[in-house]
Amino acid sequence: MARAGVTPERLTSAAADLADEIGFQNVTVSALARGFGVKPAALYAHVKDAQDLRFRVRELALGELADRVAAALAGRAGKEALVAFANAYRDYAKEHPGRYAAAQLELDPVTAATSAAGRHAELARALLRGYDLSDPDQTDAIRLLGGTFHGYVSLETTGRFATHPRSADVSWSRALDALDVLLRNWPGA
Amino acid sequence: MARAGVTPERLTSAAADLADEIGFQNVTVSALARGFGVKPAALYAHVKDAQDLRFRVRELALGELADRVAAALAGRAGKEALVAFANAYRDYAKEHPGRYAAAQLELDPVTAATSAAGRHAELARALLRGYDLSDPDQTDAIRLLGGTFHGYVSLETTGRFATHPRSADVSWSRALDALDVLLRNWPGA
DNA sequence: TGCAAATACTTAAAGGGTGTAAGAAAGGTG
DNA sequence: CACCTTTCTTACACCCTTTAAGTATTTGCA
Repeated sequence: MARAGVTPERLTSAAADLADEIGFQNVTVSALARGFGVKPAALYAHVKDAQDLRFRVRELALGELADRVAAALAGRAGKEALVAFANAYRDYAKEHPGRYAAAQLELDPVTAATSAAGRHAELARALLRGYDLSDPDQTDAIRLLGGTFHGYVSLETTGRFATHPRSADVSWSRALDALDVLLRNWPGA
Repeated sequence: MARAGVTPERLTSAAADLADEIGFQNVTVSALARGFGVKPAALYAHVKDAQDLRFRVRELALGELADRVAAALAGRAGKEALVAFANAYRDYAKEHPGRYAAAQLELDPVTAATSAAGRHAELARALLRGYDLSDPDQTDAIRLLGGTFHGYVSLETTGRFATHPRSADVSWSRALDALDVLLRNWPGA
């Protein structure tokens, strides 16, 4: 009965990997336990329950995504920064569909404050420093951008663009052109 | 042992209602059977399996949403049409969170053709008739709009805007102003 | 080093969900 | 009314979640 060396971190990481492989919905405590060569009940010593595990994966994904966006944003401004931000976001979602799905789990106001989601807001504001926008326009623009990035990727991955022959990559690129124009000509109240 | 009068349509409708109440994720064949006063196994005479049931709810939701958008769009053009389209979309998502979640289920290319999703594409093109856009710009604009509508609602309902005091309604309204400006000044290739 | 305390894991079991197969009951039809 | 079809139930196999109690392993401290 050798020990498997399970920790909350390894469990979370394994759950994230499994999610990318088989889909976040299909990640179960049982499947995870099998991966560690351990009985399902053993995992409850490291993680409160299945929901706790899901939230840990959400946090992992949000953190990784923030890291990528931060790296992409470094040293760039204006449209270059916009494109780098957007592509970092979309690429992550495509490379890690399971993690990305976890990142979309509901976030209650209490945990939202301490979550890596806060870093995303900061990064978005950093992006907008290259454009001439001050609050509350900045907040509105961030919400529009965030919505567009997430929504586009979401529709794309659920097959909404597959009916039309137009390349989703090209449309994406043109959407970024459009958003750049929009940010430089944001309509005043 | 009186008959419960279960049909695929009633089942789908009940599943949709239940989804709006308790969340689409929590809709089970068992819970549905309880609602009809019937044993779970009985439902498999009307529906292939749980996945089939989910897809039926998806189709119901897509159809209802298309109906609403079509009604909102009737007799309107330009920005008025844009706002009506967008609000019909967002209002539906808020009134029917469970149905809306079902509408986001993956859509394979084969069923996408026959699905009510096709009507959404047509409606989006109708909306853009009030703006001076021809293909492929029109397709790109549709994808951007669709992404933005869905993404904004998605972020809003998952609590992403709750950390900031700015009203999500006001940001939404300003986003529509911005999109109107964008559509009237769509950047050429 | 040795042994007690803490930790990791197993077994056992209850409870719920999915889905198939076989049979009973209800409804329609000639 | 007898028959056939459809609807529903019972029974069962299987999987997942989670708790409780017990066993094994490791840690750390005297």
